[in-house]
Amino acid sequence: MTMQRRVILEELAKVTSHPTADQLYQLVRRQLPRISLGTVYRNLDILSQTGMILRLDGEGQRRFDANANNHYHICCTLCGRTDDLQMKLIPKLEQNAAKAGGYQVTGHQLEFQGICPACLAKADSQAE
Amino acid sequence: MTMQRRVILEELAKVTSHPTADQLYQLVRRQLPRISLGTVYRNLDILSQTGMILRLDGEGQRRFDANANNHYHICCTLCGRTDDLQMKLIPKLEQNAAKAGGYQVTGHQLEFQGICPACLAKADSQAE
DNA sequence: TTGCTTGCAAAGGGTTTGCATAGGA
DNA sequence: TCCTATGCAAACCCTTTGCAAGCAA
Repeated sequence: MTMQRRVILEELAKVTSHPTADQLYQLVRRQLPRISLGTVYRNLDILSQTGMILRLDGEGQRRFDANANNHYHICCTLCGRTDDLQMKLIPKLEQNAAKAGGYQVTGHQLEFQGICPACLAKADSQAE
Repeated sequence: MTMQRRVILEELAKVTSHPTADQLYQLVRRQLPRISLGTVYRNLDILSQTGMILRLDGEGQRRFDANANNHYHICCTLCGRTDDLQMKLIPKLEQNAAKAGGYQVTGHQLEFQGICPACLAKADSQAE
């Protein structure tokens, strides 16, 4: 756990948004001005492989989440904003999938698409 | 609906795999040797925007599915193979998400990760 | 020293885009 | 003719990688 890795993890944990690698790079740079984007990518890779953070591979740019517990996300199709959902996990989901597909199931991701409150408001005001 | 778009749609419908844009390009080229990758991308874009096909934005390369009905997928983390799952859709999922997130929910994607039968067999034989 | 991590910069690879041309209404 | 879609190639952008230098054990 190097200084760089620690700061990356801390900054990711601070924000509730789900930043892209580049956004996180900008945040981390305020503390470590000489850090490189490559290092950010490398550490995000390691952290997600060890299960300390979550990697969100939706459409567009990859995003990261310091909350590694399995939970679901919703992503705004207009602005790209991604939020956590306070929703119960669906029980027995992976067992069912294993039964249906013959795979050895190791995980799952559930992502909703929609329009976030801010974009809804914007669309409303423009419609007037 | 141009000739190109028709052939792209037909070829996509023929295969049960979920090809990448490039794989589909190879297939389509057998019938339209002068078609370009750009055209394939452009048409896949249009087709998915109009809801005629599905766009799968998991990790790695984008994949496409001629079956636009909502259904779930499982993707092999070793070889990238993607299969449909014969699984009941989860009822009221989007209503629950809307309640939990304040978004206007327009859709969702559920994707499982796992190891496909072929890769399981390969891993087994190598372990011996 | 030894081995891993960094910073830097270049390469990589999938996807998008500009533009002149072709084809259909 | 007018307009849209195409082929071609270049541009784009995010991500990965090679390598020499740095740091810790």
